[in-house]
Amino acid sequence: MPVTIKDIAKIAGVSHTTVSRALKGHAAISAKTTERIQELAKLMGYTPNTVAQSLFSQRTNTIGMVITTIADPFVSKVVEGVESVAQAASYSLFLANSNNNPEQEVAVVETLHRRRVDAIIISASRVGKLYRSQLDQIQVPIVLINNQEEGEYLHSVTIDDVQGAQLAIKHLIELGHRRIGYLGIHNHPKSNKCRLEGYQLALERANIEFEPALVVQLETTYAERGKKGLPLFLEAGATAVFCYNDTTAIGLLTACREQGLVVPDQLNVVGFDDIEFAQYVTPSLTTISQPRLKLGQIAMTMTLDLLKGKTIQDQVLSCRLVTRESTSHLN
Amino acid sequence: MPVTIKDIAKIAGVSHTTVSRALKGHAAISAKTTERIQELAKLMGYTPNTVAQSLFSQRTNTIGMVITTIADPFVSKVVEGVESVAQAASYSLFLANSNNNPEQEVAVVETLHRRRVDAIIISASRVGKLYRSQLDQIQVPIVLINNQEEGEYLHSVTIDDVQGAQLAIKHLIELGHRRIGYLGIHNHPKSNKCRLEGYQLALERANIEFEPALVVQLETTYAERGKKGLPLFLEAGATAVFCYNDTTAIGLLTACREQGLVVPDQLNVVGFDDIEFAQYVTPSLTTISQPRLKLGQIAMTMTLDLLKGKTIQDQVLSCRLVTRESTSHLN
DNA sequence: TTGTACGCGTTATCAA
DNA sequence: TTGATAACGCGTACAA
Repeated sequence: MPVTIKDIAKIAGVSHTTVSRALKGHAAISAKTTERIQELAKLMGYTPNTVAQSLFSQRTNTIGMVITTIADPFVSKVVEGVESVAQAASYSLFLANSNNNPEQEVAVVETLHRRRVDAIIISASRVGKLYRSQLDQIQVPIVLINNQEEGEYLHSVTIDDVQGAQLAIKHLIELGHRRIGYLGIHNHPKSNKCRLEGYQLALERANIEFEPALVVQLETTYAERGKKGLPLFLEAGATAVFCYNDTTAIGLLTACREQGLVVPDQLNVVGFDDIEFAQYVTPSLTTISQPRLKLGQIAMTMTLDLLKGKTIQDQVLSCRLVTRESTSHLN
Repeated sequence: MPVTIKDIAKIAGVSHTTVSRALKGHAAISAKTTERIQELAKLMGYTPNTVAQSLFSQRTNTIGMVITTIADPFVSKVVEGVESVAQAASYSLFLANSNNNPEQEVAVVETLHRRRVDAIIISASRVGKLYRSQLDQIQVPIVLINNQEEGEYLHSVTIDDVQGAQLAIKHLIELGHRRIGYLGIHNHPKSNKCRLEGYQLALERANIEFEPALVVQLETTYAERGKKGLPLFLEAGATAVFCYNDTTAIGLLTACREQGLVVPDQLNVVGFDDIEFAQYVTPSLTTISQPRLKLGQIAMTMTLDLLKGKTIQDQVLSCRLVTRESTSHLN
C-alpha cells in the first residue's frame, strides 16, 4: 500500500490537512513545518494519489483516444501527436481500439465515460448515426479526426483530401501531362470520393475534359490494384496516374517494372500519404504528404482549449506536395 | 455532472445503498425494487464512476504502457497486442511515450504510479541502472518487453534474436551458400549483438569459418547502409547477405538494382522483422518474422496472471523464417 | 429486505 | 499557523 498523507501526518505529529498544505507549499504553513514535512514525504516515498484527487476535483486529467487500430501507420502518427501535446500539458492518454467494429466502439466510449475522461478524441470512426445519442449524453468535449458531425460537444479536425488531390493533378499538368488517370479504391468511400473530386476539379480548372475511361476503381487488395489497373490505363492512353494512396502507387510501380515499363519516362505515378517507404522505393515516389503528426497535435490542442472553456473553430489541414523521381516532364 | 447513485436514491425514495445493491443484482434486494431501480438508472443515464470505485477497491483496472514512440511499426504492433488482451479483460491502457529519453521515461513512470495503475508494461527501454530504484518502489507488477532485469516485481518477454539469426543463416546454408555476409548497425547494440551472435553460431555449426571481412557494421542511416555496404560485400566475395533488419535489407536491394546486380541470381538478401513492405518490394524479401503481436499479447497475459497472484515464468519467443524471392539456391 | 455509518485519499472551508 | 470536519461517489459491515 502506498504511503498516504495520513501516514505522514501520524509520524510528523500533525494533522493530514497540514501535510496536504505543506506538500503544495501553501503560504499559511510555516517554512519550517513545510520543509520538515516535504523531507519526510520524500523519505517515506510518498506519491500523491491521482485517483483521490480526481474524485475531489471532478477532473481526471485524462483524455480518451478512440482509434480503429494502432497498427495503422497513419493512426499511430496521429496518436503520437496527441500524446505528446497531452503529456506536455500533464494529461494522460487512454488508448482504446475499436477494430473498426461499431459495437466495440460504443463499448470503449462507454468505458472511457465511466473513467470520467475529461475529453475524447476519436480517429476515423463512423460516429454518425451509430451512437450520436451516446456521445451527446457524455457531456464532455469530443474532437473527431477526419470526420465531421454537428453537435454541441462535437468538434473536428480534418485533412483536406480535395486540396491534396488537386495539388497532385496540378503538378502533373504543370509537367505537361494531359491524359491523367486516377487509380481509386472501394472500401474507403469518403476520402476516395474527395480525392476523385479534387482530381476532377483540377482537370476542370485546366480545361481538360474528364474521361471516365481514365478513372479505375477496383475492388481488390492494395497490391493487386496496380497489376489489374495498369493495362486499363495503358489502353486509355494515360501518361500519368494519380493513385488513391502510396501503397496502391507502389503496387502500380511494381506492375510497371514487371511489364518493363520505365517510370517516369513512360508513365508518371503519384501517390498519397507519404508513408515512410515512399522515399525508399525505386523510383522514389512523388506523393501528397498529409500532416499526420500535426493532425494529432492540433486535435489535442483544440481539446485543451475546449477544456479551458475557449470557443474553437473546426480545422481543415492542407496537404503538401512532395516531389520525387516518379514524376517528370512529359517528353 | 453525471448522475450518481445518490441522485437515483433520492428519486426512487430509497437509500443509496439499496441503489448500489440493486444495480449489481445483489440477492438481498427484492426483484421488484431491483427492476425498478435498474430501469430508473437507465432512464436517468447513470454511468458508474470508476474513479470512486477505484478509490474504494484500491484497484484501478488500468495498465500503464511505456514505449519509446508509437510511430515505430514494431512498437505499435506490440501495443495492439497488449491493448486487445487488456480490453478483453476489462482493463484500460494508459499510453506514455518516452521518446527514448531517460528523464522522460522516469517522469512518465512516476505519472503512472500516481495514477495507481495496477501494473506497468515497458517496451524497449533501458531500465537497468537508470531507475531501478524507482521501479522497485512502485510495488506493482512490471513486465519488460525485450529487456531483462532481475527483481521481485520485474518480469520479461523477449524475442529470441539469436535463434532468429540462426534461422536466417541456416536457410542460406541449406541453399548452398558458404560466403555469407552480415550487414549490421551501431545504434541498437543489444539486438544487433544477438543477431551477430546467431550468425556466428550458425556458421560454426555448419563448420564454416568466420571471416571478419564479411561483417559490415556501418554508422549511418538505414537506407544509406546498403549503398555503402554493397561494395564491401562484393569485395569479400559474399554470395548472400543477412541484414540487421528489413529496412537495411531494402536499402541493400536498392543498391543492388542501382549497380545492375540481380537479386537473388547474383546475391541473396535476407532481412529481419518482416515489416509490411517486405512482401511488396521487388524481389520480395526473405526475412525473419518476429511475433510482434504475440509479444504484446503475452506481455499482457503475463500481467493478468501476475495480478491474479499467479507465479509466472519469463518468456522467450521464437522467430519464424519467411521465404520469399530474395533468396535462392546457389548455382 | 432495507438503511445507517464509515472509509478509500485528497482538498477546501471554517474555526481556533 | 494549524486542525477538525465535510465532501467527492461508491461499496460494505452491521443494524434494524
